[in-house]
Amino acid sequence: MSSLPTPLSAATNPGAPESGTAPSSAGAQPSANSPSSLPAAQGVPAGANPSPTFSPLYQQIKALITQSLQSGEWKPGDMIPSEMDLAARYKVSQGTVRKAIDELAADNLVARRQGKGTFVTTHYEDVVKFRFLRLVPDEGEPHYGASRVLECKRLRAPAEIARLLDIRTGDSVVQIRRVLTFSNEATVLDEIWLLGANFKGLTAEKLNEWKGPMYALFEAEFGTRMIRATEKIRAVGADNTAAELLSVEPGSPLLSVERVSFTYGDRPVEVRRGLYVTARHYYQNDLS
Amino acid sequence: MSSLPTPLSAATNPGAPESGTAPSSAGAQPSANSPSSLPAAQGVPAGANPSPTFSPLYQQIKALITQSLQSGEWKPGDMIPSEMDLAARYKVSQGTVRKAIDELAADNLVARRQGKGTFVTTHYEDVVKFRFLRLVPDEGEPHYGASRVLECKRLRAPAEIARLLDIRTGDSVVQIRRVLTFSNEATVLDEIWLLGANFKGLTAEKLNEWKGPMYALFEAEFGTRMIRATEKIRAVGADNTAAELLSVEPGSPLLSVERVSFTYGDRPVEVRRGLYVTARHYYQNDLS
DNA sequence: TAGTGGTCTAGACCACGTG
DNA sequence: ACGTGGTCTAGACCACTAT
Repeated sequence: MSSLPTPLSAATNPGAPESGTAPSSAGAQPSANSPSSLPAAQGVPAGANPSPTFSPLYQQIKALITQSLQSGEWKPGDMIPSEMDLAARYKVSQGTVRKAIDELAADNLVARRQGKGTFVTTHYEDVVKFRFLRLVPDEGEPHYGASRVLECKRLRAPAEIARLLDIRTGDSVVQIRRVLTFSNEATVLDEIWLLGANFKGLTAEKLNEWKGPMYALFEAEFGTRMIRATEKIRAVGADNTAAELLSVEPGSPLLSVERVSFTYGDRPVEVRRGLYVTARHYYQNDLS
Repeated sequence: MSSLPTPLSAATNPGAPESGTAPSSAGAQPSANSPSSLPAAQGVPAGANPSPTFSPLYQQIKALITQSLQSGEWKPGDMIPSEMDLAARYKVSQGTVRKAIDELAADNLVARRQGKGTFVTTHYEDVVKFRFLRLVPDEGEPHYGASRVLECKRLRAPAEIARLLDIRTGDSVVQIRRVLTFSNEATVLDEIWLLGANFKGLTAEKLNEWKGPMYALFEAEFGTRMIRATEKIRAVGADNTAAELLSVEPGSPLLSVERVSFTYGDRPVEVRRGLYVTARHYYQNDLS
């Protein structure tokens, strides 16, 4: 159910009113299927497909656009071609492209801006940043804390991390440990594991020099873009290490947040375990 | 920014190609605005509206449908009229109704089922239940625990609850305290405050007799439907009362979940403070 | 077979942002 | 003035579900 190449599979082509160059004559062309050849990649297998694994055209267009996103044809921050251009490129109507982009916008892969164009989202934007940092201060505005990296080293993946990252035990991973400080109070202790293959050359120095969201560094320097994540949240007691680094009493309650982050194709690339001090902050969530 | 009646305000009517009974003749009718009278409620002020507070037609249709939902014309579980019927009723095209329903479906107010119709969602459905109960067992399937109501009484709202419910301090509220048990382990201690005006006649007996989600009772018996909620999550130490009721040591870490739930018009109707034992369960969240 | 949602197209016009 | 996304319509046909 994941990481398959999605071979642009077959599909019928419902509702295509046959490339009528003559606009009116109101009648009803009975059937005539398989126009709209979609040659931009592979192409639809023309005839014969009553309904096995039906995939609508706009989903195929969405997949093609996603491929261009993933391949770097359009980079974060870039404007992608206009709906009309894409319609011409894929030989479909503007409405079909529109529906594809609608879904990509709903998935937060792109953002539409009326009058300007459609842009590839980036982790520099506030909107995106706070989708991945849900810790909000009791008083004052949400802000981005200062990060101090304690450690950054390559090692062989322990069994549990390997399982979550869908790799083999012992495969290379990068481990980072850091403390996030909000308003001069140590608030978050993060332990992060990254897919070794994707993050060659990542060092503590590079991380400490970087100002701004870590995910922005990842997308800019390593071409790895975090698309979505799942989190498992618990309350735990602080162990001695955590207590010292966060300046709290051992055993005092901390929020434990275990995150797995995914890039394109729903491939997991990061496991993160965060310990949050929630004395003056809370984790914000919306049920909607 | 909330609880205003939304007076169906004014709007231009872009793109309406004038009720052409003659289908073709390809030419371009220059302008001619303000058809599509929308008489089903209030009606659009016909002419004159260049662009102050522009509201698209489908948003107005969405508001009208929401009114019918709220007024009880279509109840939870009911099928609403077909897109064609609604298009006729509101004197707009099927595509416009479609877009309105698309948004209502995205808001989880209705659910579409191909070949069958569009249905008003209810808190009986699993999908909805687990949108509001995010506690998942480490092992095994998500399940719905047994509820034991400790207390259910009317009282005057304390200041903080009143503030969250957007009422005055001292106004009537219903307070419920209950314990949720999963697989024979007390796991959740809830303290709930409900808007007094909406829940006349709610008793501990009624709550204890009820099998199934509490929100299903609310929607079926009290006509109050929870649409969305916000939660603030922290880690806290168990006080003596909580420790006893949840069979944990005093001071042991618990997840504190403060929820405010809203009905139609984004009016708050419930404040809930839950304490979760997260030894064998976790709070599941998706960042997407 | 009939009804419902779902897909696709083509064309016209509006609102927004920039020259 | 122009280009971009956004709205609206009308009509045809497909996929799914029930009768």
